[in-house]
Formats: sequence, C-alpha cells, structure tokens
Amino acid sequence: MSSSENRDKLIRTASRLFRSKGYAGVGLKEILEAADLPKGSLYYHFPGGKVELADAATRWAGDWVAAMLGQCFDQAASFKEGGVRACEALAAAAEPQSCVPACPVVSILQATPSEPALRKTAQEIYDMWTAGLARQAERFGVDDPQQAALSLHMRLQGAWILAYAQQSGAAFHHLAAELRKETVG
Amino acid sequence: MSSSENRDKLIRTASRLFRSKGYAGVGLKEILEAADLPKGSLYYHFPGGKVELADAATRWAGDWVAAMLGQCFDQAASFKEGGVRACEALAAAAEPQSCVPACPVVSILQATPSEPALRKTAQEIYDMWTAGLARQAERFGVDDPQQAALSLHMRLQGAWILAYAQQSGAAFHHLAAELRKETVG
Amino acid sequence: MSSSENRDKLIRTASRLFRSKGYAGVGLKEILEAADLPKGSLYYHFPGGKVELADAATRWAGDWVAAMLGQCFDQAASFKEGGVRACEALAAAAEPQSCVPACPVVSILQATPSEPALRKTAQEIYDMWTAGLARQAERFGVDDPQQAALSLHMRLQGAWILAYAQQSGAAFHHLAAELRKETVG
Amino acid sequence: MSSSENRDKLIRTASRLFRSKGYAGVGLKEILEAADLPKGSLYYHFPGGKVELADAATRWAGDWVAAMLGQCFDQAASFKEGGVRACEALAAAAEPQSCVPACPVVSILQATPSEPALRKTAQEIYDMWTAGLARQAERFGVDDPQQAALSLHMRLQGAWILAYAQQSGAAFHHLAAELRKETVG
DNA sequence: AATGAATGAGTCTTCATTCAT
DNA sequence: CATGAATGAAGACTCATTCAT
Repeated sequence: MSSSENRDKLIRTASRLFRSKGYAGVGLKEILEAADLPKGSLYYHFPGGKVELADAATRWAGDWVAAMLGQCFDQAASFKEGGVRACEALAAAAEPQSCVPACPVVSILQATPSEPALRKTAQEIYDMWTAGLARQAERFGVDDPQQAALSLHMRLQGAWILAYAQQSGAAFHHLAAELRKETVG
Repeated sequence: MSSSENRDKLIRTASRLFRSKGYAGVGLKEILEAADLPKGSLYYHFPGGKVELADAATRWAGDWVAAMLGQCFDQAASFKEGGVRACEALAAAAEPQSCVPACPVVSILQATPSEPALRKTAQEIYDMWTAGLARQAERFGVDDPQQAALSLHMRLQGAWILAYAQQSGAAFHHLAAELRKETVG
Repeated sequence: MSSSENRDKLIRTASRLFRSKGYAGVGLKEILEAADLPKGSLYYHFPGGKVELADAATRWAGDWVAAMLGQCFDQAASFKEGGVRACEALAAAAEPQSCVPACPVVSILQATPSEPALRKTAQEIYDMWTAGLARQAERFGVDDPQQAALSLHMRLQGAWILAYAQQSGAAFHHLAAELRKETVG
Repeated sequence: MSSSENRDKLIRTASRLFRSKGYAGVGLKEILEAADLPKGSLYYHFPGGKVELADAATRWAGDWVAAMLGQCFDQAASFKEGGVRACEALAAAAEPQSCVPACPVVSILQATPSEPALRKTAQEIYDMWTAGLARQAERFGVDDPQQAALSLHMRLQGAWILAYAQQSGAAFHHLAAELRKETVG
C-alpha cells in the first residue's frame, strides 16, 4: 500500500510533467524530485524504466479523460450537450493550473520513433476515447455514431492543441459555443 | 550560396526531424548527420544554437503550410471547398513518407517550458494560419469569418494529431468527407 | 569509504592540476583520467561540477598550507624563525616534483570573473593564512602582529610567484636568507 | 599604419583580458569583439595565433611596468623612496578600474604547461624587472644591489597577488607604509 | 521491499584554427 | 592587405540505467 501509494504518486507526477514538457524533455531525476521520492525507487516500481513509467502515466491520464468524458455525457440530455460539457470540463481542468498541459497522449506520441512500444499505447487510448464517444452517440440515437464520435474527438483534439499553445482554456470555450450553435440533437 | 544552401538544408532536415521526434528528442548530432554537414557548421549558420535552428525550422515549415493553405483556397470555389482541398493536401503530404510528421508547431510547443523564446514563435504561426483562413473566409463572404477560420483551424489540428498517431492520412480524408456533407455557411 | 576515497582522490588530483595549469586550463576529462576514475563519477561526488570541485580542491590545499605554516611556527623559537622554516618547507614541497606548482589560490583567482563563487573562497583562504600568522606573531610577542603577519604573507606570496615562474625553490631559499639577516622585530 | 594601429589595439585588449581572466579563460572571439576588430584579422597580425598574441601582449605590458618602475626611481631620492613610489603607482593603476588586473605575467605563467614557448617570455620579463631594480639599487649605492632588487621584486609581486585577490589597491599601500618604516637609505 | 552509490554514453556548446578570396 | 566562411576537437554537463545491499 505504501508501495502502491508511491507508485501512484510517481504516475501522477510523471503524467503532469510529461504533459507539460514532453517525454524527452523530462528527466527521471526531475520526476523523482517533484514526487519527493528516493532516487532508487523508480526502477523498483517500474522495472522497465522511463518507458514503462510513461506508459503507465499515459494510460492513467487516458483513463481519467475517458472517465471525465463519460461523466459529461451521463449528465447530458443530448450528444451535443455532452460535447459542450466536455469542452467546459477540459477548460476547467486547464484553467486553475499555472501551466496548461497538453493532451497526455501527445507528449508520448513524439517519443514513438525512439520508443516504439509507446505507439500502441497512444493508439489504444485514442481508440478508447473514440469508442466511448461512439457509445454515447449510439445511446442518444445519433445517426452514424462512429462518425459523430470521430468528428467530436478530432475537434476536441484541435481545441486542446490551441489551448496548449495559448496556455488558456479559451479554445475549449470557443468550441463549446460552436457546438451549441449547431443544429441536430 | 553554398552558405545559404547548407543553411537551408539544415532547416529542412531539422524541421523534418523535429516534427517526427520532437524538439528534445532530436540531437544536433543527428541533424548534422542527416543533413550530411560537418559538425562545426551548425553554430556558424545558427549562432543561437538549437533554439535558433528550431525557430527557423518551425517558421519555415509554418510558412510552407500557410502557402499550401493559400493555394488550396485560391483554387477553390467556396470556403468549404478550400477546407476540403486543405485536408486532401495535408493527407497527400503525409502519405508518401515513411514517417507521417506532426504539425511542425506541436514539437516546439513542448519545448516551450525550457525554451520560452519558442512560445512566441508557435503562437505567431498559429495566428498566421488562422488569419490566413479568416481572409479566405472573408473573400468568400462567409458569415463571421473569424469564427469560421478558427473552427476550421481547430479541426485541421485535430485531424493532424490523429493522423500523426495513426501514421496515416485517414483522419484528413475523414475530415474532408465531413466538411463536404455540411451545409454551406 | 570507497566513496570518500574517490572523492579525496579527485580533490587531490584536481588541486595538483589546477595549481599547475590554472582553472580554465584543466579539463574535467584530464582530471578524471589523471585520477583514474570513471567519467560519470565526478558529478556524483560534486553535483556542482567544476566549480564545486575547484572550491573543494582549493580549500583542501589551503588547509594543507595553513597546517604546514602552523607546524613551522610551532617548532620555531621566534616569529622570524617560523618564517624561515615556512620558506624551507615551501621550497621542499616544490622541489621533488617535476612541475613546481603555484600557490593553490592563484589559479582559481583567475577564474573569478566567470565564476564569482570562487572569489569568496580565495579571500577566505588568504584571510585564514594571514590570521594564522597573526596568531603566531602574537604568541611570540611581536609588535603589531597583524602587520607582521600581512608582511610575511606578502613576501611568501611573492616568493611563490617567482618560484613558480622559475620552476625552482630558489626564491624561497632567497627569502629565507633575507629573513635570517633581519633584526628581530 | 592602420595595420599597426589595429595590431596595437589587439595587444592592449588582449593584455587587459588575459590579466583579468587568465590565458585559458579568454577566447579569441572575446578579444576580437572587445577590440571591435573583424574576425579574420587576428591571424593576419599574429600568424602564430593565440600564443603569439599572448606573447606580444605580455611583453608589451611587461615593458610598460618596467618603464613605470624606471620613472618611479628616476624621481626618487633613494632606493627606498623608489620602492614606495612604485607601490603608489601600482595602486593608482589598480584603483580606477572596475576589475583590478593581476600582474600581466601571472596569467601566462599558468598557460606554460600547455604552451612552453611562453615560459621563456615570462622569465625574461621577470628578469628584466629585477635587473632594472638592481640598476637603480646600484645607482643609489645600496649594498648588494642584486639582493635588494630581488627582495623588492618579491614584495611587489606578493602585494600584487593580494591586491588582485582583494580587488583593491590596499595591499600596495600597506607595502608602501612598511617600506617607509624600514631603516637603511 | 527498497534504495543510494556509481557510471558511460549522450547532450549542447565553445574553441582555436584554416582557407579561399 | 585583410577578412568572413567554415570546421573538427574539446569543453562542461545531464541522462537513463545498473547493482550491491
């Protein structure tokens, strides 16, 4: 449990740093110092080293996003409203922090050429998000749920990139406003 | 002339590698070897080192994208058609290569926390793209050209991320199909 | 223990090299090779890098000189005799070696403009030497011990510079002879 | 003439920088920038590169010091007074500047192990200074002029080191006061 | 179950120098 | 007579990883 606790702290800290500065831009030393954990402890929890930690951190963040999307749609009366709520939730998640982090998958995507193992992770997480949105679209009776899910996913990704570039949640609010104006239920 | 030639080769090579592997993921040695240039030549062409090279490479790629977007819309009969052509152009640019590169700005965005000078570069390029799209929207008489431009920009960014993750131009083709279906604004 | 051993070896080797060739004239690689230690070990023992190593090496040599001066005066019957013994001890320390080293503080003094942290170190060591000589002067009942200490310190420094330039202990022997001739203060 | 002018400027600038930061601590680029001369001009004036420049700069500064010593003694009524005047002149030379420079020979002494050619230069300059002082001692009828000259040279060197360490002319003033108190003409 | 000591390959950068003009 | 372009070696430093305990 103390074991599990430190492991979790490592995952959360690594996720935050990777999202802010990229996989190659963060050193293990920096992660351990930020997590206030002893130097030798990383390879105990993650024998696979940096790659295994990045994999775990990305999956953890990916699950968190998926859960957040699920909640948004569960509280919504329509697929459209679910999208709006998702924008607002992502904007809210971005705003309180000093450094607006990128989509957790983006940072490890760029590490893929040197660490091929991470590519599968990234794709699985994106597929999971799209699949989750598709289930919601289906639940709300949207025509072509797969295409609606992919479309919304893409727009959220685009907003996320701009929010990261601008270090502001404005892009998410803009997307929310846009979604509200669109016809269709 | 050889001077300018080698400088350009450095920019092109760096742009390609940064887009594929991220700013921190590419070493200067790797860039010089890929460009087949001697070790000492980098700091002659770019006294500011890696940051100055990344800045130049990103601006060069940013200009290339802006020009490409301009061509797509110049050949189009409507703003919607311009967007479709842009998707197809980006998909075409992605496909022939062995490694589908990310948006050139994304890689340097993640280097921003350690290299603050690059943040302005990234934002200027994104602003330039949005402004270019807004001019086109205005030319075609779209209602609220600024919002149409930002919306399209976001969707292209989202498609680009997915294309990079999947290492395929499929996401761009998907966005093109989606745009085609939409009623004209 | 192996830890402390290697750290000490690094300090002794660095001190010898800095004294011979100056702070900027000695590379870390050269120090590690001379100490027969692996490349990565320096930053383990001295996280502050070259400056921290130079600081430690200079303080170590400074303490060694202070101790040597103390011994010379402890064995002497007068302040004057202490000065003579100090000259002889410094000459003896210079002669057996192939390269007569400079005063350990001089080398880091020249690094001070780029490494301001070393200035305090140099001044502290010089102050310590002067203070030690002043205590001895007081013990022997010399009039104005502070001035006698400073005067002797200056003359030892001057002899040290000339000994370093000539790569010979002759200057120290010369100063010893001069001190012997002087009337007691 | 413009040639000679630039050559002189190079010498003066190099001398100042070497004295402040040591031979190995100053780069050619820094010297050229400080002298506001074009990059390629150094090897035209000094085909032997950094070593030849250092040699010329040190000899130039060495001549300047010798001339200054000569003036001090020419204006003095006794050898002792000449020494006092020399202290005051060196203190005056140190004080107006932001960085009190070391004896010009010290910096190149530390480069001697890697650049053996400079050793002879250093020794020649020191010998010249001692010989000049010995001539003055002889002129004033001092007993054992050679020994008096060497003694004063050593004390000036010692004061110079302390002045450099303290970045103040105080050590020279202290030596002047000490010389004044001493008996003998 | 957990960790601090230790390391060599790698990082970006600066250096003194040469050469064609 | 003078110089800017160009470069390979070396600089200090950081990295992810291993291992004995």
